[in-house]
Formats: sequence, C-alpha cells, structure tokens
Amino acid sequence: MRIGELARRAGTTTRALRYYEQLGLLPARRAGNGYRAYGEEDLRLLRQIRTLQDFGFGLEETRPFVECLQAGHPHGDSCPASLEVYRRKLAELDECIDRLQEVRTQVAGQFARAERERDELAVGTVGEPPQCEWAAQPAVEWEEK
Amino acid sequence: MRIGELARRAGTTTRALRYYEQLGLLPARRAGNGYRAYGEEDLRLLRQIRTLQDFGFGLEETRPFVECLQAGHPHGDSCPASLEVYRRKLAELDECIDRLQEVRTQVAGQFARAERERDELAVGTVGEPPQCEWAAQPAVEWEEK
DNA sequence: CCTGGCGTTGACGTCGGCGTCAAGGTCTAC
DNA sequence: GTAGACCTTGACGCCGACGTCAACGCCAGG
Repeated sequence: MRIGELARRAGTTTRALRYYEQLGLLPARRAGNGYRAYGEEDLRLLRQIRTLQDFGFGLEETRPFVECLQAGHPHGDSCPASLEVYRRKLAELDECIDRLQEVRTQVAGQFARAERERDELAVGTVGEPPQCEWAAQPAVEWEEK
Repeated sequence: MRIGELARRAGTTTRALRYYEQLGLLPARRAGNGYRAYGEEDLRLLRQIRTLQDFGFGLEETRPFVECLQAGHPHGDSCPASLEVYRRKLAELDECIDRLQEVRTQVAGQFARAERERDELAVGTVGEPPQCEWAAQPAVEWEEK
C-alpha cells in the first residue's frame, strides 16, 4: 500500500503521513523505487492516532499508544504509559471544563448587567452609578498549555 | 505616562502595548522626543483588554469594547456591538464545554475499559477477545475555531 | 564624559499540525 | 512517446500573541 491509499483509507492526507514519519511516529518501509510502503498494521496505528487526535490529544501524546501497538499489544492502551496519558488527559479535561464554566458564569454575569443597564437607560431614569468594575481575574490560562 | 509605566501598572509588557498599537487597538500620542505618551484613560482601555483576554477573548473581539470606551461610554459593554460579542462568546463557550464533556466521557470510558482488561489479564484468565475497537468519532473540532 | 536605564524601529522566533507550492522522478495506459 | 496520476524532497506559509534580539536614540546622575 502506498501513501495515497493509506491516507484515503484513514481519512487523512499524504502530507500528514509524511509529517508523522518525520516525527518518528509512523515510520514507513520503502519500495525499490523509493516510494513509501505501508501494511495493514500501519492502518491500525494510523487509526489510533486519528482517534486520539479527534479527542484532542496532541501527537506526542499519541506516541505511547502507537508504540504499544507496534510492540504487538492488542490495544494501544494496553500499556502503562498509555494509561498514564489517559489519566493526565482526564485531569486536563476536568481543569479545562472547570475553567470554561467559571468563565461562562462571569461572562454571563457581565452580559446580564450590561443589558440591565442598557434597559435602565432606555427608561430614562438615571439612578446612581453602579460602580461595578470587572473583577481582576487571576490570569486564567485558557489554553491547555 | 510612558510605555514602561503603563505596562507595569496594567501587569503586561511593553511589547504587548506596541503590538496593540500596531493593531490600532490602543493608539498612543507621542511626546516631543518620539516616546509614546499615555494617559489614565489608556489605562482603563488596557484593563478592559486584559480582562477580556483573561476570559479567553481574542484581541479582535476586544475591539468593540475598547472603541465603546473611546467613544466616551461609561463601560466597554455599553454598546450593542459589545453585547453581540458577549452573545457569540457565550454560544462558543457552551459549544466548547459540551464538546469537552463529551470527550471526557469517551476518554473516561476507554480508560475504564483499558484498566479492566489489564486487571483481567493480571488474574491470568484469558476469556474471549473483547473486540471493542474505538468508535470513529466525527472529527471533533476541539479548538474553538 | 560616561554609565545605565529608559525609549525607538525592525525583524525574526515560538508553538502544532499540517497546507501549499516547486521541481523533479516513476509507472501505467493508450 | 506522451499524458496523467502517482510518488519524492525541500522549503516556505499560516494562525495569535507576543518574546527576544539588534542597533540605535534620549536623558539624568555622578
């Protein structure tokens, strides 16, 4: 199987496959003419990579899974290193979700206040200045590093 | 006030301020010697920018707020354009949180299965092959575009 | 006068995961 | 023999929000 077919079968591109090889993530044998030659096993590895990527794993995080499969284990997550990545990712996800929910709460609060103030002005009443400035948040990291 | 002092007072860097000016987000007057000259009003604008950034807003998303303040309104969100950004951001946050929670569920499921299989192997029993491959997810976008 | 601490512009580097050329080689079908 | 569908390597582009360096100007204190 050559690179184009593998890419099509895995729903990705040849460029991505060459990139994975460059990272040493998905090495390829070579045919006599210099073309990359892949087998069915490589398709499994590639599917593992894509699935994890769809879950938001970075390529380096997929490496333990790929190596696990290459070592002949039944699943990419049959190895301790993969389980460790799962654990870390779950912790990251929890942190990220918590952060986003807190941010959502804050933004929703500001939005509600702003709309309220707009409506109060529309009525024509002046009222005392609400004086409620945005609280200085402690620099939420947002991106999961 | 010169750029260094403003940066310190706002808890950011001179490089960021020059970048904001380059974007036309935070224009600066110039002193006779070519130095950027800022006033207290600029500090307010800058604080608005930083607060929104801490909430995960991109710089372009902060622009309506800044322009609203520059127009003399009491708050950055006193203008319709800012409220519209709030609305879009809330929708984005909801989408993002939903996606992350779904991913969390999936990953937790895989993790649990992998640990279960490991323990079953540890007991020494072989059992029939579970044959449960990862379901092909419909390419979750993960990053908020 | 000189040092040091400010300021200036310009330009390149960073991170990840590729996209997109460019310039060529290989193989098959007609 | 030639078109065209594949393959190769190499190199630059992209996104956002700056970091970091270079090489220079300005100004106050000793």
